[in-house]
Amino acid sequence: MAAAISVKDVAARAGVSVGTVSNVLNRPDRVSPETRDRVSAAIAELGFVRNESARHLRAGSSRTVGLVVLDVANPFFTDVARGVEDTASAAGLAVILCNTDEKTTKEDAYLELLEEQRVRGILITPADAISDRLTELRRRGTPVVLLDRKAAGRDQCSVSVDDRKGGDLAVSHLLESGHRRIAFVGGPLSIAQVADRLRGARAAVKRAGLPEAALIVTSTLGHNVAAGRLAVQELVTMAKRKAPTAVFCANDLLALGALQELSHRGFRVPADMAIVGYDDIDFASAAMVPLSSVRQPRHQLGRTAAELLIEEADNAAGHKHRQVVFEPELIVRESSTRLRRAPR
Amino acid sequence: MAAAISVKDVAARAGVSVGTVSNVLNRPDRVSPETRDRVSAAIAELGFVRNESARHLRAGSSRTVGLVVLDVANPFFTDVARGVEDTASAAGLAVILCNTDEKTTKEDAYLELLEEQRVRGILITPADAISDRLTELRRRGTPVVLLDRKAAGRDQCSVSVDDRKGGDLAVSHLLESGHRRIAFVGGPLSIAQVADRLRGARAAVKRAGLPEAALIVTSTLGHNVAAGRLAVQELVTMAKRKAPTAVFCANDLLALGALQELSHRGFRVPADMAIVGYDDIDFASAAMVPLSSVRQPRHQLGRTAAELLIEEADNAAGHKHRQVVFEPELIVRESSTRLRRAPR
DNA sequence: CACCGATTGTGAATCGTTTCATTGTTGAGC
DNA sequence: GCTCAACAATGAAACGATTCACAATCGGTG
Repeated sequence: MAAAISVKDVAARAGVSVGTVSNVLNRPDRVSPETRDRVSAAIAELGFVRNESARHLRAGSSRTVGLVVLDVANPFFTDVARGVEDTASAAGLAVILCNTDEKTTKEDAYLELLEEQRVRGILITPADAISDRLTELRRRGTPVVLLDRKAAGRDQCSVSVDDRKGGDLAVSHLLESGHRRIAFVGGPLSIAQVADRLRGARAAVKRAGLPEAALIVTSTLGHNVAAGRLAVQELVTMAKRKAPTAVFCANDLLALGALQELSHRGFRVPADMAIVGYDDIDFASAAMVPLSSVRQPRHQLGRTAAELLIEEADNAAGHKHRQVVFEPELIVRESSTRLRRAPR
Repeated sequence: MAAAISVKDVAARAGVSVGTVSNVLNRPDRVSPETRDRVSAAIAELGFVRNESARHLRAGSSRTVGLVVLDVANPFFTDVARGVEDTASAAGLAVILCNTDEKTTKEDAYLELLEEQRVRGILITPADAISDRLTELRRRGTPVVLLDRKAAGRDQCSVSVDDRKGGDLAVSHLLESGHRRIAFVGGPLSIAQVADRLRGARAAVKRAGLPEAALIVTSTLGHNVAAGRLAVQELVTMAKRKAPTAVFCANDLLALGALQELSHRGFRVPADMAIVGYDDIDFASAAMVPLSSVRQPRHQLGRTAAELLIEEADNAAGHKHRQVVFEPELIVRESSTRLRRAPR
């Protein structure tokens, strides 16, 4: 491995001072054309590459932002991540993507790492309540924007979607289709989005004048396909007259799992069991039975969050915190449509 | 924003020298228990957080690795990424995930950024041929492991899956099922994996004693759902006696797109058109028509690549380059099974 | 011809951490 | 009581880039 090339080597090669090399790099207009060419040539010949660590040690902050999500394998988050990346890279910032698997221990470890890196700011979907570390980190001056989660107060930026409304939309739709016993699948409820979707679901049930028990809450331990299958296994063992005729899943991965398990067991969707998912990921419409789902503006969520973060990072003093809330939209597909022919 | 706390502040508060603070941080056994406690207390009180830039400026290399993939929204890559992350985080390394969208310009920009960050090493699925920048970067001492692409020589580590074999498996299966005109969908062919899968497909056709024309090659401009839909639109306009009866897609996103478009146009799968995909992503089995696909050990691909990278980074001198090649496996599902009842 | 301002280039100080040669302290062993 | 080793702690140098006050050079002007 060749020894690393520094500005000093470039300066020696070009026969100028290190200050001049730095000027060529950062304010080329202050350097005469001949010198500039000589330095550029030296840079090319030696294969000099700037050392960001040194740069930012001096400058104070780095050119990276942290993006902390619950699950990178969930298409919802990859779409959000692309939105973040688009905006960040346009501003010359790199994104460090961190995956917590909904675990506070992993979240904590990543936050420590990001703060040590002196990232320009952090976009985070918290796995649980706002942790002490996150509060401290913010107090110490790292901008933080909450992603897919509304800030409690006005002292912080957040970008979210109205999850209560989303839950309401989904369950109202199922109620209108004639369902009277509906299962809610999702969890743990410590995740704010899930709790809000459930709250919306409850509101819809209440408004319809039905008893609370009309909503059967099944808590899962994650939001992936496997958890969806598991949840359904539980539901189908219920006594016929108490069993739900529809499921509302807190995200599409759960819904796809539910769909798989139901088909596997010979249930027809939606005749025997209707399904509504959440997120409207691309795969929802391509599923075995095209999935009804609550759509969120995923890409825009990421873009907006990154914009707010950059705004705050570039101008901490003049920055005014904003809480942006997008509206969800129900997309009805086959998995929840009443069939013309009578069921069974 | 409070001024950043440095070791100097901690030292002052604890009434020791900066060297001692550093020792508490890095070699606590060299410091007497009382001093250690005093320093630890000062760290906690002031909320001191190490500055990684400064650390690594001194140390020379950082605690991050770069992971450069073609498309983060593709579940294949997110699964690979999880494998990488598992191994990296166990070794105390953070992963910077970069998305090239199969564009060499984006790849180039990210490589520059990663080198400036002085990452410990880079895992990359190149968007095209090995770029000059990548070669230079390696020459200058950054370890690079090729991911999902076999190294041409023995002078570099790589982890890949036998794509030729995968293509062969897929097309052989279709030929055995009686198909005589098969479309290959994927591209651009500058991506090595795609070219290899096509090569395997050609080999299968040849072995079956069929003319080359039995394989209809449709080149796409990407490997997503939209490109799959587009490709099919082209195929279905072909004259009946020349049109294919089966499609082999270079990945599952294309296959899902093909499936969507075919259903949309009233074609039955597999009766009117059989489909085989590639990657066997989780959504393949949950598709409208469960998708036959060539499975790759995605998670292990990532894990192994990260292991090789760490091995090389930790011991450049004693490191022996290896080219690991995994075997693909064909998973047959409904989208390509011969139906018992006669078609049409 | 002395002086001025503009234009280029210089080099030392700086960022925060780690490292290492050195100093200061203790206590054991003779 | 002296020496020596072991242990603690110190503080200055170093990492590499940037910045900034300053010096050098030049053409033009009064």
